[in-house]
Amino acid sequence: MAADALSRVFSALADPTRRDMVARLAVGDATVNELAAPYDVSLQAVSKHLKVLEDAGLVSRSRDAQRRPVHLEAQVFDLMTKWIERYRQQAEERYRRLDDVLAAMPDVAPTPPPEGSPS
Amino acid sequence: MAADALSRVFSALADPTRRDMVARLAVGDATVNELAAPYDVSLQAVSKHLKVLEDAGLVSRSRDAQRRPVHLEAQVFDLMTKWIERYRQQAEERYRRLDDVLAAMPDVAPTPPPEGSPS
DNA sequence: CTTGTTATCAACCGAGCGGTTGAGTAAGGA
DNA sequence: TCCTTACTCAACCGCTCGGTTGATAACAAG
Repeated sequence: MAADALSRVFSALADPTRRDMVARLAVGDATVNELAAPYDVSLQAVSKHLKVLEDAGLVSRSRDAQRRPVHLEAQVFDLMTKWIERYRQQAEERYRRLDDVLAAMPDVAPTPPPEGSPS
Repeated sequence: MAADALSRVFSALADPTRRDMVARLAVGDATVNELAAPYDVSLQAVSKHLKVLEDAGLVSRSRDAQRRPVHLEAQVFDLMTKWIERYRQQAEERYRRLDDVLAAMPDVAPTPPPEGSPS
Protein backbone atom coordinates (compact mmCIF):
# COMPACT_ATOMS: atom_id res chain seq x y z
CA MET A 1 0.00 0.00 0.00
CA ALA A 2 1.05 3.60 -0.53
CA ALA A 3 2.69 4.70 2.67
CA ASP A 4 2.12 8.44 3.00
CA ALA A 5 -0.81 10.72 2.22
CA LEU A 6 0.94 12.60 -0.55
CA SER A 7 1.75 9.37 -2.39
CA ARG A 8 -1.85 8.27 -2.16
CA VAL A 9 -3.09 11.60 -3.52
CA PHE A 10 -0.66 11.73 -6.44
CA SER A 11 -1.26 8.06 -7.18
CA ALA A 12 -5.03 8.56 -7.13
CA LEU A 13 -4.82 11.44 -9.59
CA ALA A 14 -2.41 9.60 -11.88
CA ASP A 15 -5.42 7.88 -13.46
CA PRO A 16 -7.26 9.95 -16.09
CA THR A 17 -10.62 8.35 -15.25
CA ARG A 18 -10.20 9.35 -11.62
CA ARG A 19 -9.19 12.89 -12.55
CA ASP A 20 -12.29 13.01 -14.71
CA MET A 21 -14.42 11.98 -11.74
CA VAL A 22 -12.87 14.71 -9.63
CA ALA A 23 -13.77 17.17 -12.37
CA ARG A 24 -17.35 15.90 -12.32
CA LEU A 25 -17.51 16.11 -8.54
CA ALA A 26 -16.24 19.68 -8.52
CA VAL A 27 -19.56 20.61 -10.15
CA GLY A 28 -21.52 18.87 -7.41
CA ASP A 29 -22.05 15.66 -5.46
CA ALA A 30 -23.03 12.56 -7.40
CA THR A 31 -24.03 8.94 -6.87
CA VAL A 32 -21.87 6.04 -8.02
CA ASN A 33 -24.24 5.33 -10.90
CA GLU A 34 -24.14 8.94 -12.05
CA LEU A 35 -20.37 8.92 -11.93
CA ALA A 36 -20.20 5.62 -13.81
CA ALA A 37 -22.49 6.75 -16.65
CA PRO A 38 -19.87 8.42 -18.89
CA TYR A 39 -17.52 5.42 -18.89
CA ASP A 40 -18.11 2.01 -20.40
CA VAL A 41 -16.60 0.11 -17.50
CA SER A 42 -18.45 -1.94 -14.90
CA LEU A 43 -19.97 -0.31 -11.84
CA GLN A 44 -17.55 -2.32 -9.72
CA ALA A 45 -14.59 -0.73 -11.46
CA VAL A 46 -15.99 2.73 -10.72
CA SER A 47 -16.59 1.70 -7.12
CA LYS A 48 -12.91 0.74 -6.90
CA HIS A 49 -11.83 4.08 -8.35
CA LEU A 50 -13.92 5.83 -5.72
CA LYS A 51 -12.30 3.74 -3.01
CA VAL A 52 -8.89 4.92 -4.18
CA LEU A 53 -10.05 8.54 -4.17
CA GLU A 54 -11.57 8.06 -0.72
CA ASP A 55 -8.40 6.47 0.69
CA ALA A 56 -6.49 9.47 -0.65
CA GLY A 57 -8.90 11.75 1.20
CA LEU A 58 -10.07 13.36 -2.02
CA VAL A 59 -13.70 12.33 -1.62
CA SER A 60 -16.07 11.24 1.12
CA ARG A 61 -19.17 9.09 0.89
CA SER A 62 -22.34 9.41 2.92
CA ARG A 63 -25.58 7.47 2.74
CA ASP A 64 -29.01 8.34 1.32
CA ALA A 65 -31.22 5.23 1.29
CA GLN A 66 -29.54 2.85 -1.20
CA ARG A 67 -27.62 5.70 -2.72
CA ARG A 68 -24.08 6.61 -1.74
CA PRO A 69 -23.56 10.29 -2.64
CA VAL A 70 -19.92 11.09 -3.30
CA HIS A 71 -18.55 14.45 -2.19
CA LEU A 72 -15.30 16.14 -3.21
CA GLU A 73 -13.01 17.11 -0.32
CA ALA A 74 -11.06 20.05 -1.67
CA GLN A 75 -8.78 20.54 1.32
CA VAL A 76 -6.47 17.75 0.18
CA PHE A 77 -5.54 19.77 -2.87
CA ASP A 78 -3.77 22.16 -0.53
CA LEU A 79 -1.39 19.38 0.45
CA MET A 80 -0.33 18.93 -3.16
CA THR A 81 -0.23 22.61 -3.95
CA LYS A 82 2.02 23.21 -0.97
CA TRP A 83 4.41 20.48 -2.03
CA ILE A 84 4.51 21.67 -5.64
CA GLU A 85 4.89 25.35 -4.81
CA ARG A 86 7.85 24.68 -2.57
CA TYR A 87 9.98 23.11 -5.27
CA ARG A 88 8.69 25.26 -8.06
CA GLN A 89 9.70 28.39 -6.20
CA GLN A 90 13.10 26.93 -5.36
CA ALA A 91 13.64 26.08 -9.00
CA GLU A 92 12.49 29.52 -10.12
CA GLU A 93 14.90 31.10 -7.69
CA ARG A 94 17.73 29.06 -9.16
CA TYR A 95 16.60 30.13 -12.59
CA ARG A 96 16.76 33.79 -11.60
CA ARG A 97 20.23 33.29 -10.17
CA LEU A 98 21.27 31.74 -13.48
CA ASP A 99 19.78 34.79 -15.20
CA ASP A 100 22.02 37.05 -13.14
CA VAL A 101 25.07 35.01 -14.03
CA LEU A 102 24.21 35.09 -17.70
CA ALA A 103 23.46 38.80 -17.58
CA ALA A 104 26.96 39.36 -16.22
CA MET A 105 28.43 37.58 -19.26
CA PRO A 106 28.45 39.96 -22.23
CA ASP A 107 29.06 37.29 -24.89
CA VAL A 108 26.14 35.05 -23.94
CA ALA A 109 22.48 35.75 -24.71
CA PRO A 110 20.45 36.26 -21.53
CA THR A 111 17.68 33.72 -20.63
CA PRO A 112 17.88 31.34 -23.58
CA PRO A 113 14.38 29.89 -23.94
CA PRO A 114 14.05 26.14 -23.17
CA GLU A 115 14.82 24.34 -26.40
CA GLY A 116 12.11 21.71 -25.97
CA SER A 117 9.34 24.08 -27.00
CA PRO A 118 6.11 22.25 -26.14
CA SER A 119 2.92 22.38 -28.18
CA MET B 1 2.63 3.62 -21.10
CA ALA B 2 0.67 6.40 -19.43
CA ALA B 3 -1.36 8.10 -22.13
CA ASP B 4 -1.33 11.81 -21.30
CA ALA B 5 1.28 14.15 -19.86
CA LEU B 6 -0.66 14.88 -16.68
CA SER B 7 -0.96 11.18 -15.88
CA ARG B 8 2.76 10.72 -16.36
CA VAL B 9 3.55 13.65 -14.06
CA PHE B 10 1.19 12.57 -11.28
CA SER B 11 2.32 8.97 -11.61
CA ALA B 12 5.98 9.99 -11.43
CA LEU B 13 5.40 11.99 -8.26
CA ALA B 14 3.33 9.23 -6.65
CA ASP B 15 6.58 7.57 -5.58
CA PRO B 16 8.16 9.04 -2.41
CA THR B 17 11.69 8.24 -3.61
CA ARG B 18 11.05 10.17 -6.80
CA ARG B 19 9.57 13.12 -4.91
CA ASP B 20 12.66 13.04 -2.73
CA MET B 21 14.86 13.23 -5.81
CA VAL B 22 12.89 16.21 -7.08
CA ALA B 23 13.48 17.88 -3.72
CA ARG B 24 17.18 17.20 -4.03
CA LEU B 25 17.26 18.53 -7.59
CA ALA B 26 15.47 21.71 -6.61
CA VAL B 27 18.65 22.58 -4.70
CA GLY B 28 20.78 22.02 -7.77
CA ASP B 29 21.74 19.63 -10.56
CA ALA B 30 23.21 16.27 -9.57
CA THR B 31 24.71 13.16 -11.11
CA VAL B 32 23.02 9.76 -10.92
CA ASN B 33 25.50 8.60 -8.30
CA GLU B 34 24.90 11.65 -6.15
CA LEU B 35 21.17 11.12 -6.37
CA ALA B 36 21.52 7.43 -5.54
CA ALA B 37 23.66 7.98 -2.44
CA PRO B 38 20.87 8.54 0.13
CA TYR B 39 18.98 5.36 -0.81
CA ASP B 40 20.07 1.78 -0.35
CA VAL B 41 18.80 0.63 -3.71
CA SER B 42 20.88 -0.28 -6.73
CA LEU B 43 22.11 2.36 -9.15
CA GLN B 44 19.97 0.73 -11.82
CA ALA B 45 16.84 1.31 -9.77
CA VAL B 46 17.74 5.00 -9.46
CA SER B 47 18.40 5.15 -13.17
CA LYS B 48 14.90 3.79 -13.76
CA HIS B 49 13.38 6.38 -11.44
CA LEU B 50 15.14 9.09 -13.38
CA LYS B 51 13.79 7.66 -16.63
CA VAL B 52 10.27 7.96 -15.23
CA LEU B 53 10.89 11.55 -14.16
CA GLU B 54 12.40 12.31 -17.57
CA ASP B 55 9.46 10.76 -19.45
CA ALA B 56 7.17 12.93 -17.34
CA GLY B 57 9.20 15.97 -18.39
CA LEU B 58 10.16 16.73 -14.81
CA VAL B 59 13.91 16.39 -15.40
CA SER B 60 16.36 16.49 -18.27
CA ARG B 61 19.73 14.79 -18.59
CA SER B 62 22.81 16.14 -20.34
CA ARG B 63 26.33 14.78 -20.61
CA ASP B 64 29.58 15.80 -18.90
CA ALA B 65 32.31 13.22 -19.70
CA GLN B 66 31.09 9.97 -18.12
CA ARG B 67 28.70 11.88 -15.88
CA ARG B 68 25.05 12.51 -16.72
CA PRO B 69 23.99 15.58 -14.76
CA VAL B 70 20.27 15.62 -13.99
CA HIS B 71 18.40 18.92 -14.12
CA LEU B 72 14.96 19.77 -12.74
CA GLU B 73 12.51 21.19 -15.29
CA ALA B 74 10.20 23.31 -13.19
CA GLN B 75 7.80 24.33 -15.97
CA VAL B 76 5.95 21.02 -15.75
CA PHE B 77 4.80 21.92 -12.26
CA ASP B 78 2.65 24.60 -13.85
CA LEU B 79 0.67 21.91 -15.65
CA MET B 80 -0.24 20.29 -12.35
CA THR B 81 -0.86 23.55 -10.54
CA LYS B 82 -3.25 24.64 -13.27
CA TRP B 83 -5.21 21.40 -13.06
CA ILE B 84 -5.37 21.47 -9.29
CA GLU B 85 -6.31 25.14 -9.02
CA ARG B 86 -9.18 24.72 -11.40
CA TYR B 87 -11.01 22.17 -9.32
CA ARG B 88 -9.98 23.57 -5.99
CA GLN B 89 -11.47 26.93 -6.87
CA GLN B 90 -14.66 25.31 -8.15
CA ALA B 91 -14.98 23.31 -4.95
CA GLU B 92 -14.30 26.37 -2.80
CA GLU B 93 -16.96 28.28 -4.67
CA ARG B 94 -19.45 25.51 -3.99
CA TYR B 95 -18.42 25.58 -0.36
CA ARG B 96 -19.10 29.29 -0.13
CA ARG B 97 -22.50 28.82 -1.74
CA LEU B 98 -23.29 26.14 0.81
CA ASP B 99 -22.26 28.59 3.49
CA ASP B 100 -24.79 31.09 2.19
CA VAL B 101 -27.54 28.51 2.17
CA LEU B 102 -26.76 27.42 5.69
CA ALA B 103 -26.50 31.01 6.90
CA ALA B 104 -30.04 31.54 5.63
CA MET B 105 -31.30 28.66 7.78
CA PRO B 106 -31.66 29.80 11.39
CA ASP B 107 -32.01 26.31 12.92
CA VAL B 108 -28.85 24.84 11.42
CA ALA B 109 -25.28 25.60 12.51
CA PRO B 110 -23.27 27.25 9.73
CA THR B 111 -20.47 25.24 8.00
CA PRO B 112 -20.80 21.88 9.76
CA PRO B 113 -17.47 20.03 9.49
CA PRO B 114 -17.50 17.02 7.10
CA GLU B 115 -18.86 14.05 9.01
CA GLY B 116 -15.89 11.71 8.72
CA SER B 117 -17.06 10.31 12.04
CA PRO B 118 -16.78 6.50 12.12
CA SER B 119 -19.82 4.27 12.64
C1' DC C 1 -41.93 -11.93 1.58
C1' DT C 2 -40.44 -10.96 -2.88
C1' DT C 3 -38.64 -8.08 -6.39
C1' DG C 4 -35.82 -4.33 -7.98
C1' DT C 5 -32.29 -0.81 -7.30
C1' DT C 6 -27.87 0.66 -5.69
C1' DA C 7 -23.66 -0.41 -4.49
C1' DT C 8 -19.91 -3.34 -2.31
C1' DC C 9 -17.17 -7.65 -1.54
C1' DA C 10 -14.45 -11.53 -3.36
C1' DA C 11 -11.84 -13.99 -6.59
C1' DC C 12 -9.46 -13.93 -10.59
C1' DC C 13 -6.57 -12.19 -14.73
C1' DG C 14 -3.22 -9.64 -17.64
C1' DA C 15 -0.29 -5.69 -17.60
C1' DG C 16 2.84 -2.67 -15.46
C1' DC C 17 5.89 -1.22 -11.55
C1' DG C 18 9.79 -1.27 -8.41
C1' DG C 19 13.22 -3.97 -7.31
C1' DT C 20 17.09 -7.24 -8.39
C1' DT C 21 21.42 -9.17 -10.99
C1' DG C 22 24.30 -9.43 -15.07
C1' DA C 23 26.09 -7.65 -19.19
C1' DG C 24 27.21 -3.77 -22.12
C1' DT C 25 28.47 1.15 -23.37
C1' DA C 26 30.95 5.52 -23.02
C1' DA C 27 34.49 8.08 -21.43
C1' DG C 28 38.97 9.30 -18.67
C1' DG C 29 43.30 7.80 -16.87
C1' DA C 30 47.34 4.39 -16.05
C1' DT D 1 46.22 -1.04 -24.34
C1' DC D 2 43.96 -2.21 -20.17
C1' DC D 3 41.53 -0.61 -16.03
C1' DT D 4 38.24 2.13 -13.69
C1' DT D 5 34.32 5.15 -13.35
C1' DA D 6 29.63 6.28 -14.53
C1' DC D 7 25.81 4.81 -16.19
C1' DT D 8 22.23 2.20 -19.19
C1' DC D 9 20.07 -1.97 -21.19
C1' DA D 10 17.99 -6.51 -20.65
C1' DA D 11 15.91 -10.18 -18.35
C1' DC D 12 13.62 -11.70 -14.52
C1' DC D 13 10.55 -11.67 -10.12
C1' DG D 14 6.95 -10.57 -6.82
C1' DC D 15 3.36 -7.29 -6.04
C1' DT D 16 0.01 -3.97 -7.12
C1' DC D 17 -3.39 -2.04 -10.39
C1' DG D 18 -7.36 -1.67 -13.37
C1' DG D 19 -10.39 -4.46 -15.24
C1' DT D 20 -13.70 -8.49 -15.27
C1' DT D 21 -17.69 -11.69 -13.40
C1' DG D 22 -20.45 -13.57 -9.63
C1' DA D 23 -22.29 -13.24 -5.12
C1' DT D 24 -23.96 -10.40 -1.43
C1' DA D 25 -25.64 -6.42 1.42
C1' DA D 26 -28.81 -2.56 2.23
C1' DC D 27 -32.79 -0.47 1.34
C1' DA D 28 -37.65 0.86 -1.10
C1' DA D 29 -41.85 -0.62 -2.87
C1' DG D 30 -45.35 -4.00 -4.21
